[in-house]
Amino acid sequence: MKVTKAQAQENRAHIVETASRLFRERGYDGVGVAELMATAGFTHGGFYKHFRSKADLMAEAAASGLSRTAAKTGGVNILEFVELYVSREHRDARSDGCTMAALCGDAARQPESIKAAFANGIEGFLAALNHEGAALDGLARDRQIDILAHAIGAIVLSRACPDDSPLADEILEACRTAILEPLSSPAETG
Amino acid sequence: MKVTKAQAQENRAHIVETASRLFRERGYDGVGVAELMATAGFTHGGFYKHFRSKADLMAEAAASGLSRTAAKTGGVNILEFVELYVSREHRDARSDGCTMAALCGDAARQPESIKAAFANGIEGFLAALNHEGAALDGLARDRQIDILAHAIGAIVLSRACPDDSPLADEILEACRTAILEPLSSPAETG
DNA sequence: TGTACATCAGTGAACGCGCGTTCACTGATGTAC
DNA sequence: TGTACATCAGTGAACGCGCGTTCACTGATGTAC
Repeated sequence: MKVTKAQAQENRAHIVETASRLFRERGYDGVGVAELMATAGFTHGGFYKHFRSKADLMAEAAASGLSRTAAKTGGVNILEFVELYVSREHRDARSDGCTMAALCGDAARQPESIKAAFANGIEGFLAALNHEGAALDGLARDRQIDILAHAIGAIVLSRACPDDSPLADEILEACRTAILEPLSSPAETG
Repeated sequence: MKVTKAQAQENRAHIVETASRLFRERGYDGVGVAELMATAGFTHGGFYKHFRSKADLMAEAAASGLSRTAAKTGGVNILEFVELYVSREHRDARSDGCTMAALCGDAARQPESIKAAFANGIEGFLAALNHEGAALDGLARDRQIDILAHAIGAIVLSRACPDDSPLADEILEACRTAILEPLSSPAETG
């Protein structure tokens, strides 16, 4: 049963988005093509009408997820960003959360195409938080990069602790405080 | 062919250490029981004479790797620690590097037993860097936790970028500078 | 506008393969006498 | 100390299973006339 070109394109985008969510939740190796297609509402055979391989989809899903995160946080100021990002809610909502925090460990072991998507995503993220009035606007690039890595470190380390463990929350609170502290002193924001 | 009790214990420890290295290099899903045993110098059938399951080994390898990292960095001061940890050498030597940085993303999706090993490892790491003259000695616990998460964030984000990409190095340099900066002002070390 | 045919997104069975795990077996070690 | 037997670490074939991928097929869409 063929489908209109518009519908096929829509289906493809839906598969990419489903993949992005599932990968963030369970990692690249934790999601199979068959399960992914079933979750998206299709059978697995059609997968290769849209993508050349699972690795190709992984790169595309990474790019999609990264740009989505950038879009979501593009309009907030730095205080809001840190509160949103370094939070229990973000830590506990992996499939809705930041692709960098969820998959950077996996990306490190993947082919260069996926690492390239990550690097592009990081640059896009910095750009989104760097325009007039946005979260990182006015900070030096080094400081922007540092805040991002710092916030990601808080999430990934907190997620490695048992659910509801005090340490998991301590990590978030310690990092949230430490990231915000220098930002309130004007000397740092040159 | 049976083996002396002492030899069997030694073999077991060797399997755990081999696993710890391989897991750090390629992740929990990236290493199979057969390959792991072959690398350690055995056939795969004997695995279950030592461990009840691969998951059991994963927890034990995590604990072993984490305590090894703590032991390695237990004797250095804070400046040395940051220089060693937030470095290209550490980023590029995954199988010899910190278990937290290599596997916290994987641990987040594993059973509670592995997350518990991680939380214990983090506490042990803080303790090792917290005695007289060691890296984090004299800092408040929140500051210690923050520095660890910050340093881990630098490594995991840098590793997600393509090999030899400028961004990967920028991340390390930005974080190394930012972590060290407040430590040089005495007001922070109370 | 109506008809004939090519296209191709989606289906579902099948492929080889490697996974974690089990199992009967081996033979040196450890133990009982 | 020497002999007979139990133990059990290590071997390697085999298990069922799910993986990524291929393929012949379907049938509505898109196109040519």
